[in-house]
Amino acid sequence: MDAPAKPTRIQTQKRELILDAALDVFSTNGFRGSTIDQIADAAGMSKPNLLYYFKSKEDIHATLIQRLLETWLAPLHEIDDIGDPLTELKAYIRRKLEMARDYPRESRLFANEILQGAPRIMPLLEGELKALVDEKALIIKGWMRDGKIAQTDPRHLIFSIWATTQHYADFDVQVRAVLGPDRGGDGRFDDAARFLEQLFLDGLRPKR
Amino acid sequence: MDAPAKPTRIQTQKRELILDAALDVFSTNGFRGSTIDQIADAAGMSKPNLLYYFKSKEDIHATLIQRLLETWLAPLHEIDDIGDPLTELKAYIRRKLEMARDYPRESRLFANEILQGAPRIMPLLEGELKALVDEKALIIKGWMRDGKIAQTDPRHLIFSIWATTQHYADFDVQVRAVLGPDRGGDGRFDDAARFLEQLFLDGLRPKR
DNA sequence: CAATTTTTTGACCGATTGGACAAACGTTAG
DNA sequence: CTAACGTTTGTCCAATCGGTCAAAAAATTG
Repeated sequence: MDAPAKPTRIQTQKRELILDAALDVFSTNGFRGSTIDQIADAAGMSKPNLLYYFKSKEDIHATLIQRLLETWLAPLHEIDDIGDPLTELKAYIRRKLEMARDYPRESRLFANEILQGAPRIMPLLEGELKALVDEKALIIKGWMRDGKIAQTDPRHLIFSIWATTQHYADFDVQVRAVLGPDRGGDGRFDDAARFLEQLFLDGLRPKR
Repeated sequence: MDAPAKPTRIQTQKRELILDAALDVFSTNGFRGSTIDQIADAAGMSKPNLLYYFKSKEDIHATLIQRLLETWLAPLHEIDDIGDPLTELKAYIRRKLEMARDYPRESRLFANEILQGAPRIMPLLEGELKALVDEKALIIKGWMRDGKIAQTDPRHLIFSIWATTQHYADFDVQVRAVLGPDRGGDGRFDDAARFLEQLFLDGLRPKR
Protein backbone atom coordinates (compact mmCIF):
# COMPACT_ATOMS: atom_id res chain seq x y z
CA MET A 1 0.00 0.00 0.00
CA ASP A 2 1.32 3.42 -1.04
CA ALA A 3 4.61 2.20 -2.40
CA PRO A 4 6.93 5.25 -2.88
CA ALA A 5 6.87 4.75 -6.69
CA LYS A 6 10.27 5.39 -8.24
CA PRO A 7 10.77 9.01 -9.44
CA THR A 8 10.79 9.89 -13.13
CA ARG A 9 13.79 11.45 -14.85
CA ILE A 10 12.15 14.89 -14.76
CA GLN A 11 11.41 14.53 -11.06
CA THR A 12 14.98 13.86 -9.98
CA GLN A 13 16.19 16.54 -12.37
CA LYS A 14 13.83 19.26 -11.17
CA ARG A 15 14.25 18.40 -7.53
CA GLU A 16 17.98 18.88 -7.96
CA LEU A 17 17.42 22.21 -9.68
CA ILE A 18 15.19 23.37 -6.84
CA LEU A 19 17.63 22.28 -4.16
CA ASP A 20 20.44 24.19 -5.84
CA ALA A 21 18.33 27.35 -6.05
CA ALA A 22 17.14 26.89 -2.48
CA LEU A 23 20.74 26.56 -1.29
CA ASP A 24 21.48 29.96 -2.82
CA VAL A 25 18.50 31.59 -1.17
CA PHE A 26 18.59 29.91 2.26
CA SER A 27 22.34 30.37 2.69
CA THR A 28 22.13 34.13 2.25
CA ASN A 29 18.78 34.89 3.87
CA GLY A 30 18.29 32.19 6.49
CA PHE A 31 15.14 30.13 6.76
CA ARG A 32 12.70 32.77 7.94
CA GLY A 33 14.22 35.39 5.66
CA SER A 34 13.73 33.28 2.54
CA THR A 35 10.50 32.96 0.58
CA ILE A 36 9.20 30.21 -1.66
CA ASP A 37 8.79 32.78 -4.41
CA GLN A 38 12.48 33.68 -4.25
CA ILE A 39 13.43 30.01 -4.57
CA ALA A 40 10.95 29.42 -7.38
CA ASP A 41 12.28 32.45 -9.24
CA ALA A 42 15.87 31.31 -8.79
CA ALA A 43 14.89 27.88 -10.09
CA GLY A 44 13.03 29.39 -13.03
CA MET A 45 9.61 27.99 -12.25
CA SER A 46 6.30 29.00 -10.73
CA LYS A 47 5.59 28.65 -7.03
CA PRO A 48 2.87 26.00 -7.41
CA ASN A 49 5.19 24.05 -9.66
CA LEU A 50 7.88 24.08 -6.99
CA LEU A 51 5.35 22.92 -4.43
CA TYR A 52 4.57 20.01 -6.70
CA TYR A 53 8.08 18.69 -6.08
CA PHE A 54 8.43 19.67 -2.41
CA LYS A 55 5.41 19.75 -0.20
CA SER A 56 6.55 22.77 1.86
CA LYS A 57 9.32 25.28 2.50
CA GLU A 58 10.26 23.23 5.55
CA ASP A 59 10.56 20.15 3.37
CA ILE A 60 13.12 21.81 1.08
CA HIS A 61 15.15 23.10 3.99
CA ALA A 62 15.13 19.77 5.79
CA THR A 63 16.31 17.96 2.67
CA LEU A 64 19.10 20.49 2.26
CA ILE A 65 20.23 20.26 5.88
CA GLN A 66 20.22 16.48 5.86
CA ARG A 67 22.24 16.33 2.66
CA LEU A 68 24.65 18.96 3.94
CA LEU A 69 25.50 17.09 7.12
CA GLU A 70 26.57 13.97 5.27
CA THR A 71 29.28 15.78 3.31
CA TRP A 72 30.04 18.20 6.09
CA LEU A 73 31.30 15.67 8.59
CA ALA A 74 33.11 13.50 6.08
CA PRO A 75 36.54 15.10 6.64
CA LEU A 76 36.33 14.56 10.39
CA HIS A 77 35.38 10.91 9.82
CA GLU A 78 38.57 10.44 7.84
CA ILE A 79 40.83 11.17 10.80
CA ASP A 80 42.39 8.01 12.16
CA ASP A 81 45.50 7.10 14.07
CA ILE A 82 47.34 5.07 11.48
CA GLY A 83 49.24 7.96 9.92
CA ASP A 84 51.60 10.55 11.39
CA PRO A 85 49.61 12.80 13.78
CA LEU A 86 50.89 16.15 12.54
CA THR A 87 50.43 15.12 8.92
CA GLU A 88 46.95 13.87 9.72
CA LEU A 89 45.96 17.18 11.34
CA LYS A 90 47.50 19.20 8.53
CA ALA A 91 45.50 17.17 6.05
CA TYR A 92 42.29 17.74 8.01
CA ILE A 93 42.86 21.50 8.09
CA ARG A 94 43.55 21.54 4.37
CA ARG A 95 40.44 19.49 3.61
CA LYS A 96 38.24 21.75 5.74
CA LEU A 97 39.68 24.83 4.04
CA GLU A 98 38.99 23.30 0.63
CA MET A 99 35.40 22.71 1.67
CA ALA A 100 35.08 26.36 2.71
CA ARG A 101 36.39 27.29 -0.74
CA ASP A 102 34.34 24.81 -2.77
CA TYR A 103 31.12 24.70 -0.75
CA PRO A 104 30.69 28.15 0.78
CA ARG A 105 26.90 28.01 0.45
CA GLU A 106 26.71 24.84 2.50
CA SER A 107 28.93 26.41 5.15
CA ARG A 108 26.69 29.47 5.36
CA LEU A 109 23.55 27.36 5.48
CA PHE A 110 25.00 25.54 8.46
CA ALA A 111 26.13 28.78 10.09
CA ASN A 112 22.66 30.25 9.71
CA GLU A 113 21.10 27.20 11.32
CA ILE A 114 23.47 27.32 14.30
CA LEU A 115 23.15 31.09 14.71
CA GLN A 116 19.40 30.68 15.03
CA GLY A 117 19.89 28.24 17.87
CA ALA A 118 19.95 25.06 15.75
CA PRO A 119 16.17 24.53 16.15
CA ARG A 120 16.11 21.83 13.49
CA ILE A 121 19.32 19.91 14.19
CA MET A 122 19.83 20.16 17.93
CA PRO A 123 19.29 16.40 18.49
CA LEU A 124 21.90 15.65 15.85
CA LEU A 125 24.43 17.97 17.48
CA GLU A 126 23.97 16.33 20.86
CA GLY A 127 23.91 12.87 19.37
CA GLU A 128 25.83 12.01 16.24
CA LEU A 129 28.14 15.05 16.21
CA LYS A 130 29.05 14.86 19.90
CA ALA A 131 29.78 11.14 19.58
CA LEU A 132 31.98 11.72 16.56
CA VAL A 133 33.93 14.52 18.24
CA ASP A 134 34.32 12.44 21.39
CA GLU A 135 35.73 9.58 19.32
CA LYS A 136 38.24 11.77 17.48
CA ALA A 137 39.16 13.62 20.68
CA LEU A 138 40.21 10.27 22.11
CA ILE A 139 42.49 9.61 19.16
CA ILE A 140 44.05 13.06 19.51
CA LYS A 141 44.44 12.58 23.24
CA GLY A 142 46.36 9.41 22.46
CA TRP A 143 48.74 11.34 20.22
CA MET A 144 49.33 13.77 23.06
CA ARG A 145 50.09 10.98 25.52
CA ASP A 146 52.58 9.55 23.05
CA GLY A 147 54.29 12.94 22.79
CA LYS A 148 53.48 13.19 19.08
CA ILE A 149 51.78 16.54 19.49
CA ALA A 150 51.66 19.09 22.30
CA GLN A 151 49.40 18.56 25.32
CA THR A 152 46.22 20.59 25.01
CA ASP A 153 42.43 20.32 24.86
CA PRO A 154 41.53 18.20 21.81
CA ARG A 155 37.92 19.41 21.64
CA HIS A 156 38.91 23.08 21.56
CA LEU A 157 41.52 22.16 18.99
CA ILE A 158 38.74 20.83 16.77
CA PHE A 159 36.68 23.96 17.40
CA SER A 160 39.57 26.18 16.36
CA ILE A 161 40.01 24.26 13.12
CA TRP A 162 36.32 24.57 12.35
CA ALA A 163 36.32 28.27 13.22
CA THR A 164 39.39 29.29 11.24
CA THR A 165 38.49 27.39 8.09
CA GLN A 166 34.77 28.12 7.97
CA HIS A 167 35.56 31.79 8.55
CA TYR A 168 36.69 32.03 4.92
CA ALA A 169 33.27 30.89 3.73
CA ASP A 170 30.95 32.48 6.31
CA PHE A 171 32.74 35.83 6.53
CA ASP A 172 33.84 35.88 2.92
CA VAL A 173 32.60 39.40 2.20
CA GLN A 174 34.47 40.73 5.21
CA VAL A 175 37.66 38.91 4.26
CA ARG A 176 37.44 40.27 0.71
CA ALA A 177 36.69 43.80 1.92
CA VAL A 178 39.66 43.82 4.29
CA LEU A 179 42.13 42.24 1.88
CA GLY A 180 41.12 44.55 -0.95
CA PRO A 181 40.54 43.67 -4.60
CA ASP A 182 44.13 42.52 -5.17
CA ARG A 183 44.44 39.74 -2.61
CA GLY A 184 40.70 39.29 -2.27
CA GLY A 185 40.83 37.67 -5.67
CA ASP A 186 42.01 34.09 -5.77
CA GLY A 187 45.17 33.79 -3.77
CA ARG A 188 43.50 34.34 -0.45
CA PHE A 189 42.84 30.64 0.06
CA ASP A 190 46.46 29.77 -0.62
CA ASP A 191 47.59 32.48 1.79
CA ALA A 192 45.15 31.16 4.37
CA ALA A 193 46.42 27.60 3.91
CA ARG A 194 50.02 28.68 4.43
CA PHE A 195 49.16 30.77 7.45
CA LEU A 196 47.02 28.11 9.14
CA GLU A 197 49.69 25.44 8.67
CA GLN A 198 52.22 27.70 10.34
CA LEU A 199 49.82 28.65 13.13
CA PHE A 200 48.76 25.14 14.01
CA LEU A 201 52.24 23.67 13.78
CA ASP A 202 54.47 26.26 15.43
CA GLY A 203 52.38 29.19 16.63
CA LEU A 204 53.77 32.69 16.72
CA ARG A 205 56.68 32.48 19.14
CA PRO A 206 59.84 33.14 17.15
CA LYS A 207 62.32 30.32 16.65
CA ARG A 208 65.54 30.56 18.69
CA MET B 1 13.98 75.66 13.08
CA ASP B 2 13.16 72.07 13.99
CA ALA B 3 15.66 71.84 16.79
CA PRO B 4 16.02 68.12 17.77
CA ALA B 5 14.42 68.86 21.16
CA LYS B 6 16.16 67.00 23.94
CA PRO B 7 14.59 63.61 24.75
CA THR B 8 12.55 63.11 27.90
CA ARG B 9 13.49 60.63 30.60
CA ILE B 10 10.87 58.19 29.35
CA GLN B 11 12.14 58.48 25.79
CA THR B 12 15.75 57.53 26.52
CA GLN B 13 14.53 54.81 28.87
CA LYS B 14 12.10 53.21 26.44
CA ARG B 15 14.45 53.50 23.50
CA GLU B 16 17.01 51.58 25.51
CA LEU B 17 14.43 48.94 26.39
CA ILE B 18 13.49 48.55 22.74
CA LEU B 19 17.10 48.29 21.59
CA ASP B 20 17.78 45.56 24.13
CA ALA B 21 14.74 43.59 23.01
CA ALA B 22 15.60 44.15 19.35
CA LEU B 23 19.13 42.87 19.96
CA ASP B 24 17.63 39.63 21.27
CA VAL B 25 15.38 39.23 18.27
CA PHE B 26 17.67 40.39 15.47
CA SER B 27 20.65 38.40 16.74
CA THR B 28 18.77 35.12 16.59
CA ASN B 29 16.54 35.66 13.55
CA GLY B 30 18.44 38.06 11.33
CA PHE B 31 16.90 41.20 9.89
CA ARG B 32 14.43 39.68 7.47
CA GLY B 33 13.54 36.90 9.88
CA SER B 34 12.58 39.30 12.64
CA THR B 35 9.25 41.10 12.96
CA ILE B 36 8.31 44.34 14.68
CA ASP B 37 5.69 42.42 16.64
CA GLN B 38 8.35 40.08 18.06
CA ILE B 39 10.44 43.03 19.19
CA ALA B 40 7.43 44.85 20.64
CA ASP B 41 6.41 41.71 22.53
CA ALA B 42 9.92 41.24 23.89
CA ALA B 43 9.95 44.88 24.97
CA GLY B 44 6.54 44.53 26.59
CA MET B 45 4.72 47.13 24.53
CA SER B 46 2.38 47.42 21.56
CA LYS B 47 3.63 47.71 18.01
CA PRO B 48 2.38 51.26 17.42
CA ASN B 49 3.99 52.28 20.68
CA LEU B 50 7.32 50.92 19.54
CA LEU B 51 6.96 52.77 16.25
CA TYR B 52 6.46 55.93 18.25
CA TYR B 53 10.08 55.64 19.41
CA PHE B 54 11.64 54.30 16.21
CA LYS B 55 10.23 55.25 12.88
CA SER B 56 10.85 51.87 11.23
CA LYS B 57 12.32 48.39 11.63
CA GLU B 58 15.28 49.58 9.58
CA ASP B 59 15.79 52.44 12.00
CA ILE B 60 16.10 50.11 14.99
CA HIS B 61 18.51 47.82 13.17
CA ALA B 62 20.66 50.69 11.94
CA THR B 63 20.92 52.12 15.45
CA LEU B 64 21.92 48.71 16.77
CA ILE B 65 24.56 48.12 14.10
CA GLN B 66 26.09 51.54 14.53
CA ARG B 67 26.30 51.16 18.30
CA LEU B 68 27.72 47.65 17.93
CA LEU B 69 30.58 48.69 15.70
CA GLU B 70 31.89 51.25 18.16
CA THR B 71 32.42 48.70 20.92
CA TRP B 72 33.27 45.90 18.53
CA LEU B 73 36.45 47.40 17.12
CA ALA B 74 37.66 48.87 20.39
CA PRO B 75 39.97 45.94 21.27
CA LEU B 76 41.71 46.14 17.89
CA HIS B 77 42.22 49.88 18.36
CA GLU B 78 44.06 49.19 21.59
CA ILE B 79 46.87 47.28 19.89
CA ASP B 80 50.03 49.37 19.72
CA ASP B 81 53.75 48.68 19.51
CA ILE B 82 54.87 50.04 22.83
CA GLY B 83 54.46 46.78 24.78
CA ASP B 84 55.94 43.34 24.25
CA PRO B 85 54.49 41.88 21.01
CA LEU B 86 53.57 38.44 22.33
CA THR B 87 52.01 39.95 25.46
CA GLU B 88 50.13 42.43 23.30
CA LEU B 89 48.70 39.68 21.09
CA LYS B 90 47.83 37.49 24.06
CA ALA B 91 45.96 40.43 25.59
CA TYR B 92 44.06 41.04 22.34
CA ILE B 93 43.00 37.40 22.13
CA ARG B 94 41.86 37.46 25.75
CA ARG B 95 39.89 40.68 25.24
CA LYS B 96 38.17 39.33 22.14
CA LEU B 97 37.28 36.12 23.97
CA GLU B 98 35.83 38.13 26.83
CA MET B 99 33.70 40.04 24.36
CA ALA B 100 32.40 36.78 22.92
CA ARG B 101 31.52 35.74 26.46
CA ASP B 102 29.98 39.03 27.60
CA TYR B 103 28.38 40.25 24.37
CA PRO B 104 27.31 37.15 22.45
CA ARG B 105 24.21 38.85 21.05
CA GLU B 106 26.29 41.60 19.49
CA SER B 107 28.59 39.00 17.97
CA ARG B 108 25.66 37.13 16.46
CA LEU B 109 24.09 40.33 15.16
CA PHE B 110 27.34 41.08 13.37
CA ALA B 111 27.63 37.51 12.09
CA ASN B 112 24.11 37.65 10.70
CA GLU B 113 24.86 40.89 8.90
CA ILE B 114 28.03 39.50 7.31
CA LEU B 115 26.40 36.18 6.41
CA GLN B 116 23.74 38.04 4.47
CA GLY B 117 26.41 39.78 2.43
CA ALA B 118 26.81 42.84 4.67
CA PRO B 119 24.22 44.86 2.70
CA ARG B 120 24.09 47.60 5.32
CA ILE B 121 27.75 47.92 6.34
CA MET B 122 29.74 47.12 3.23
CA PRO B 123 31.10 50.69 2.89
CA LEU B 124 32.30 50.56 6.46
CA LEU B 125 34.07 47.23 5.91
CA GLU B 126 35.90 48.56 2.86
CA GLY B 127 36.62 51.89 4.53
CA GLU B 128 37.09 52.17 8.26
CA LEU B 129 37.64 48.48 9.00
CA LYS B 130 40.10 47.88 6.15
CA ALA B 131 42.07 50.99 7.15
CA LEU B 132 42.22 49.86 10.77
CA VAL B 133 43.36 46.35 9.85
CA ASP B 134 45.96 47.76 7.44
CA GLU B 135 47.31 49.96 10.20
CA LYS B 136 47.58 47.13 12.74
CA ALA B 137 48.98 44.75 10.13
CA LEU B 138 51.85 47.21 9.67
CA ILE B 139 52.60 47.15 13.39
CA ILE B 140 52.56 43.36 13.41
CA LYS B 141 54.75 43.25 10.31
CA GLY B 142 57.23 45.40 12.21
CA TRP B 143 57.31 42.91 15.05
CA MET B 144 58.06 40.17 12.54
CA ARG B 145 60.92 42.13 10.98
CA ASP B 146 62.38 42.65 14.44
CA GLY B 147 62.19 38.92 15.09
CA LYS B 148 59.80 39.40 18.00
CA ILE B 149 57.25 37.02 16.51
CA ALA B 150 57.35 34.46 13.71
CA GLN B 151 57.14 35.57 10.08
CA THR B 152 53.65 35.07 8.71
CA ASP B 153 50.69 36.90 7.17
CA PRO B 154 49.49 39.51 9.69
CA ARG B 155 46.04 39.91 8.11
CA HIS B 156 45.28 36.21 8.24
CA LEU B 157 46.56 36.24 11.80
CA ILE B 158 43.92 38.81 12.65
CA PHE B 159 41.27 36.75 10.84
CA SER B 160 42.19 33.67 12.83
CA ILE B 161 41.87 35.55 16.11
CA TRP B 162 38.47 36.87 15.11
CA ALA B 163 37.34 33.44 13.94
CA THR B 164 38.46 31.45 16.97
CA THR B 165 37.11 33.87 19.57
CA GLN B 166 33.80 34.77 17.92
CA HIS B 167 33.18 31.07 17.38
CA TYR B 168 32.34 30.75 21.08
CA ALA B 169 29.56 33.32 20.71
CA ASP B 170 28.24 32.58 17.23
CA PHE B 171 28.38 28.78 17.48
CA ASP B 172 27.60 28.65 21.19
CA VAL B 173 24.84 26.06 20.90
CA GLN B 174 27.12 23.75 18.94
CA VAL B 175 29.98 24.19 21.41
CA ARG B 176 27.64 23.43 24.30
CA ALA B 177 26.14 20.42 22.54
CA VAL B 178 29.55 18.92 21.78
CA LEU B 179 31.08 19.59 25.19
CA GLY B 180 28.06 18.20 27.01
CA PRO B 181 26.31 19.61 30.07
CA ASP B 182 29.38 19.24 32.29
CA ARG B 183 31.93 21.36 30.46
CA GLY B 184 29.31 23.27 28.51
CA GLY B 185 28.54 25.04 31.76
CA ASP B 186 30.90 27.81 32.76
CA GLY B 187 34.43 26.56 32.44
CA ARG B 188 34.37 26.40 28.68
CA PHE B 189 35.60 29.97 28.30
CA ASP B 190 38.53 29.32 30.63
CA ASP B 191 39.38 26.16 28.72
CA ALA B 192 39.16 28.09 25.48
CA ALA B 193 41.42 30.84 26.82
CA ARG B 194 44.06 28.32 27.87
CA PHE B 195 43.88 26.47 24.57
CA LEU B 196 44.04 29.58 22.40
CA GLU B 197 47.05 30.95 24.27
CA GLN B 198 48.86 27.69 23.70
CA LEU B 199 47.84 27.52 20.05
CA PHE B 200 48.83 31.05 19.14
CA LEU B 201 52.09 30.96 21.05
CA ASP B 202 53.52 27.53 20.33
CA GLY B 203 51.20 25.62 18.02
CA LEU B 204 50.91 21.85 18.20
CA ARG B 205 54.39 20.60 17.40
CA PRO B 206 55.71 18.89 20.49
CA LYS B 207 58.62 20.46 22.38
CA ARG B 208 61.95 18.69 22.03
C1' DC C 1 -7.23 72.74 39.25
C1' DA C 2 -7.19 73.09 33.93
C1' DA C 3 -4.46 73.34 29.76
C1' DT C 4 -1.00 71.26 27.22
C1' DT C 5 2.06 67.90 25.83
C1' DT C 6 3.69 63.26 25.79
C1' DT C 7 2.68 58.43 25.68
C1' DT C 8 -0.19 54.39 24.53
C1' DT C 9 -3.35 51.70 21.98
C1' DG C 10 -7.23 49.58 18.96
C1' DA C 11 -8.53 49.51 14.51
C1' DC C 12 -7.19 49.52 10.11
C1' DC C 13 -4.54 49.37 5.38
C1' DG C 14 -2.16 47.47 1.39
C1' DA C 15 1.48 44.19 0.45
C1' DT C 16 3.49 39.81 1.06
C1' DT C 17 3.59 35.34 2.98
C1' DG C 18 3.00 29.90 2.70
C1' DG C 19 0.09 27.01 0.67
C1' DA C 20 -4.39 24.79 -1.80
C1' DC C 21 -6.81 23.63 -5.93
C1' DA C 22 -8.70 22.77 -10.19
C1' DA C 23 -8.02 23.39 -14.76
C1' DA C 24 -4.86 23.24 -18.54
C1' DC C 25 -0.93 21.37 -20.78
C1' DG C 26 2.68 17.61 -22.22
C1' DT C 27 4.15 13.17 -22.68
C1' DT C 28 3.86 8.54 -23.43
C1' DA C 29 2.07 3.81 -24.00
C1' DG C 30 -1.30 1.06 -26.15
C1' DC D 1 -5.60 8.52 -32.06
C1' DT D 2 -6.70 8.30 -27.35
C1' DA D 3 -6.65 7.29 -22.63
C1' DA D 4 -3.74 7.73 -18.73
C1' DC D 5 -0.50 9.87 -16.29
C1' DG D 6 2.88 13.39 -15.23
C1' DT D 7 3.70 18.35 -15.24
C1' DT D 8 2.64 23.33 -15.06
C1' DT D 9 0.21 27.41 -13.93
C1' DG D 10 -3.55 31.14 -12.78
C1' DT D 11 -6.31 32.00 -9.24
C1' DC D 12 -7.50 32.14 -4.75
C1' DC D 13 -7.16 32.00 0.52
C1' DA D 14 -6.19 33.01 5.37
C1' DA D 15 -2.42 34.65 8.03
C1' DT D 16 1.12 37.78 8.76
C1' DC D 17 3.89 41.59 7.45
C1' DG D 18 5.45 46.82 8.10
C1' DG D 19 3.35 50.83 8.95
C1' DT D 20 -0.60 54.64 9.63
C1' DC D 21 -3.99 57.21 12.20
C1' DA D 22 -7.11 59.07 15.24
C1' DA D 23 -8.50 58.88 19.63
C1' DA D 24 -7.81 57.67 24.45
C1' DA D 25 -4.89 57.75 28.52
C1' DA D 26 -0.89 59.63 31.30
C1' DA D 27 2.14 62.75 32.47
C1' DT D 28 3.65 67.44 32.75
C1' DT D 29 3.14 72.24 33.19
C1' DG D 30 1.05 76.55 34.61
